[in-house]
Amino acid sequence: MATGRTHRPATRSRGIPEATVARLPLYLRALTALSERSVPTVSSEELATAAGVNSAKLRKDFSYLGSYGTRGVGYDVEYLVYQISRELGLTQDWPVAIVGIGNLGAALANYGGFASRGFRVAALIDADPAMAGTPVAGIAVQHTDDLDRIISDNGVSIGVITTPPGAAQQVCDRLVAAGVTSILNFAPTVLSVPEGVDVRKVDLSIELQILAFHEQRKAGEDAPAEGEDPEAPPMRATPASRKGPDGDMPAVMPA
Amino acid sequence: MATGRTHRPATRSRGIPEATVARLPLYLRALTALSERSVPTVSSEELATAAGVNSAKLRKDFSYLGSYGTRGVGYDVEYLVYQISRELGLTQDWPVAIVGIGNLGAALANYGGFASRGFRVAALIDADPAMAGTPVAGIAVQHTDDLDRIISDNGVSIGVITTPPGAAQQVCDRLVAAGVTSILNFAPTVLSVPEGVDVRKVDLSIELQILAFHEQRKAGEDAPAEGEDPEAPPMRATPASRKGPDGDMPAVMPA
DNA sequence: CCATCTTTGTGCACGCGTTCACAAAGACAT
DNA sequence: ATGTCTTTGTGAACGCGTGCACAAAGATGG
Ligand SMILES: NC(=O)c1ccc[n+]([C@@H]2O[C@H](COP(=O)([O-])OP(=O)(O)OC[C@H]3O[C@@H](n4cnc5c(N)ncnc54)[C@H](O)[C@@H]3O)[C@@H](O)[C@H]2O)c1
Ligand SMILES: NC(=O)c1ccc[n+]([C@@H]2O[C@H](COP(=O)([O-])OP(=O)(O)OC[C@H]3O[C@@H](n4cnc5c(N)ncnc54)[C@H](O)[C@@H]3O)[C@@H](O)[C@H]2O)c1
Repeated sequence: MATGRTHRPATRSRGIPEATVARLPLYLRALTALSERSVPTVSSEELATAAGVNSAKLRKDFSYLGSYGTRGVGYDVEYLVYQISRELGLTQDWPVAIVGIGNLGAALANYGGFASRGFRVAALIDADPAMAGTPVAGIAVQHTDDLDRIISDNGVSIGVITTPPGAAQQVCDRLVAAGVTSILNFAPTVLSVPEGVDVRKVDLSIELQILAFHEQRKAGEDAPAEGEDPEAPPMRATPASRKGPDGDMPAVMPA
Repeated sequence: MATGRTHRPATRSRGIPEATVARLPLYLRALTALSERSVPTVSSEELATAAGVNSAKLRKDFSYLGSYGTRGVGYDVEYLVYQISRELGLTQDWPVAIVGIGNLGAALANYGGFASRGFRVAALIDADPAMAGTPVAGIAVQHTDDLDRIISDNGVSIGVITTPPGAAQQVCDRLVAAGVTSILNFAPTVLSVPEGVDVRKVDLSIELQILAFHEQRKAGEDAPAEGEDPEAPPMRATPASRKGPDGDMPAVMPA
């Protein structure tokens, strides 16, 4: 789960648990598919299977929104689509700005699934002067110098960061200063933001490393032979005897 | 958290909690940065700040790996980098195959941060015959027909799916049949896989919807006026009276 | 109007994850 | 050696999330 919040100890928003909020889009997707097939109602069991979750969990999730089901029948698909959309704030339009139009930024800009749910790419911003004016996905890239004005003019409150990691914090600060209060960060960096600003991160590298961990464990189970002893490290830099593995360089340790 | 597992009720692998595993890459990144600055040791407090987590949590996380710190001093950076890398299985090479070389797949293939941690793009696979042979990021795209052989020949156990959602399950099945046991899915689809196969998903749309939820809540707090009454829905399709909002089409509800 | 059957909504228990707080361990100075 | 000071490692408490299991609600048929 490339999912992460920044600070705020899991505040329960309007009584809806964070874990539930994270699943609502999943339900919405399944419900939309049913809606397109003109299915009028669906039981918690069916919908849960489609969304890949436990049916009791689904019912409890929905109970936070209100009693929208009918016992003995199930949930009205259209009505539920509307209620979840409203709860997630998808009945309104969300202008989004993407900063850093490189490989990833351009791919996101070209992504059609963006607009399908009320999210509209309102601006593309890059620091490279050569890119200014170049159209990407039908939108002219604008220069970072105008970031503040671009955000304000378009009423952008959600920003997407796809710059190199070194620039991410600076870009983040500028976005926040310009009025952005939600950030989706693709750069592998820990962003620090003031209270009231939400940050979610998507980190491909972390996902792969988590997979590698389990992959290694699976392989280890198949072949439990060979030095399975978790101790006996090949090299241990005893901190007491020598300061560092590579010479006695004096510590630069900040305060 | 664009993070999600498929089934398996949070098995505690080798005594290391899942939540801890998910944070190890974060620590590793911070430690690598310190290592490059030749910092010999670091305290839990400093490292926790750099990684954006609570210091007690970090110490507890490390305690699952063993007692690698020195009281009064902190942790040896190089040694900890090695231990975490080993625990995550990053001391070995992981050949990865990307299936679906479109906007996103190509961006991932071009991503340098991939190789930095033992992950190597071993193969690019696409169903479009016109793409076969075309080099992307210096690697020739291969056709889906050879998927099975490609996976086997390269010993790929981690697959990345960046196809359209409609093709994702089919591609997943083929990858699993060919021997892949870990899948990173970018398509907005719920994948079903046999026991023993790990799936993690990255879903941009879900992340944005979660941000929108909180964004809406923030806006609502500022302006608590106007019909704040959470009830009084504008339109309610009473399931008892009429079957669907758009006509009396007979239900197609599957069993 | 009553009986039956389906499915919701939720009380409850349990386990995982987080955080506090502190004793013990060790570095370092004297 | 002894004392002080820093920082780890972890016991314990707490809160959140999950899933079971079931009573109540309502649809449906007679
Ligand atoms: N490409 C991927 O598949 C991928 C995957 C995971 C993570 N990431 C991360 O996403 C980020 C972008 O990756 P990429 O491959 O697109 O890199 P890229 O180098 O192709 O693109 C980066 C873009 O950001 C622009 N930029 C640099 N500094 C800027 C600033 N201060 N303000 C505005 N724009 C600035 C550059 O001009 C460039 O166009 C990186 O942090 C990378 O680690 C990328
Ligand atoms: N582009 C984005 O920024 C973005 C963001 C989030 C999610 N996604 C998801 O990622 C996926 C890919 O997005 P995209 O924008 O790159 O789409 P795309 O259409 O640009 O690329 C899809 C590629 O998959 C190939 N393909 C189709 N069927 C295939 C099959 N059966 N086997 C192998 N290859 C097949 C196509 O030939 C094409 O090259 C989609 O599911 C999309 O919803 C994309």
